[in-house]
Amino acid sequence: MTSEFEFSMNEYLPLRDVVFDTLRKAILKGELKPGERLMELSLANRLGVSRTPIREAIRKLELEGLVIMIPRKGAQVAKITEKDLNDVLEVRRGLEELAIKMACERITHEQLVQLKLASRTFEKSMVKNDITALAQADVDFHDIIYAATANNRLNQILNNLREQMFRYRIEYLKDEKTRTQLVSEHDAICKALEAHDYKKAHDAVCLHIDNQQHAIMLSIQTEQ
Amino acid sequence: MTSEFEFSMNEYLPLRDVVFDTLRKAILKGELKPGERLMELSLANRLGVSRTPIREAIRKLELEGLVIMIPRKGAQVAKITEKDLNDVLEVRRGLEELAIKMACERITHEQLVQLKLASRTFEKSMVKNDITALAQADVDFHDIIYAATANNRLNQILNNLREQMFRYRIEYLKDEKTRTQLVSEHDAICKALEAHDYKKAHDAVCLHIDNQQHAIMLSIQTEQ
DNA sequence: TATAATTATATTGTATACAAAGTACAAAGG
DNA sequence: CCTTTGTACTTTGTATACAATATAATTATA
Repeated sequence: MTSEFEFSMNEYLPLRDVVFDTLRKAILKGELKPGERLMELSLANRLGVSRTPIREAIRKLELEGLVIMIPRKGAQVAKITEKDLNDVLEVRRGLEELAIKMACERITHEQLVQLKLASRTFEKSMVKNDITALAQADVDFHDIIYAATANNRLNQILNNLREQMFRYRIEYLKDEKTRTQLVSEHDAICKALEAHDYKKAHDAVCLHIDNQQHAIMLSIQTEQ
Repeated sequence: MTSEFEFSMNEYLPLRDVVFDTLRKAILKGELKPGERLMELSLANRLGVSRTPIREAIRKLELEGLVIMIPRKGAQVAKITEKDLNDVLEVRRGLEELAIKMACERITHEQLVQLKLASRTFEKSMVKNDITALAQADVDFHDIIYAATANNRLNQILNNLREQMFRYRIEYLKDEKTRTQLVSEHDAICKALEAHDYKKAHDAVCLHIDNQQHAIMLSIQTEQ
């Protein structure tokens, strides 16, 4: 068995991937603001690497749509218009409906246990008033549902769409009223999935998404 | 007005983008086969560029899922398993349902005219027995529907999913029976959209997708 | 002969070099 | 005072160089 080496082998990450993750998170967290220029040399100096891994990371961010490239001018963090966000939310709604339908058919007993656990963790973070933990708990909850679809592609797309909204999701989680509502919505989804009741699960998810969409669009509009 | 210069400015494409498009098409057409290694130096020599643009193109193909990277081992064309293809088809079905719903509400008169034209072009290519033209006509037909959703993100994702299936779509278009069926399915979609009849449009698209899915899965299974 | 160790070769990962284009700013001209 | 043009400086695009690792070939050994 070579398992003791496999770990260290998987441990290895090319610098380009480290840079990619770093820049990605920075954009999603809002540390790199929309419209901000990404200059290769200054990023390279800041992260202590050469331009090569920076450029390769930017290529991936470009394809993901987080970065806009203008040839010979450089890269900048993509600006998200209200229309863009709405487009994402529309697609997300459709895919969440698909996901809950599939999850309803395919969810395992173990996944149901995990889901209830995640729901409880979410509740705890709410009491503690820890926004970061709350956001993570919300992600975890939905990740379990996505995983229950047993469809890798759906997983990948939904995760991506969610991340595209990350900057705005934090905002709406700050609202007290929204949060208590979220807990009951999660509970409703849990119960419907447990009963494999597609109709109820579908309605619960739609309500959940609609509320989120509404809250996010509201927070965007007041922001400006 | 500077329009006469704008053209030549947009004409400029970095080599990385040229390489990206070239490799992408080669993979989708099947010229680069699943599992085939992509060696930087040999590709660079073949395309007459240095390794840099090749590497940057590979980063994008990697994010798109067309290429699998194994650190320090290199890139290879992604193998698509039956499960992978099925996952794509499931998601595509969900999004096509969403798309036809949105298109039904939002399609403009001009787009309807284009759609009928595309449908007729498809029919013509069928008579001529020109498979490549047929595939393109099919793409054009669906592109108009996607555009009618007025949702860029949905457009982007659906286009991507469609391209992921490109290698297999050609196969099923070779079947005579499938093709005549496709024409009538396109017609049904056209008519339903024209009447803004969501129910009919939805059913027509579902049938269309299901038939495609069935044909593709069949052609995969017999292939092996 | 089969297997292990060793060397050579090929390939990727990262850094750097140089060319081309873009940007900013100051001097010249109206 | 504004515009233009020239020049120095940034920044990106591409090629190359060197280092680290993986693959292959070869030799040595059981």
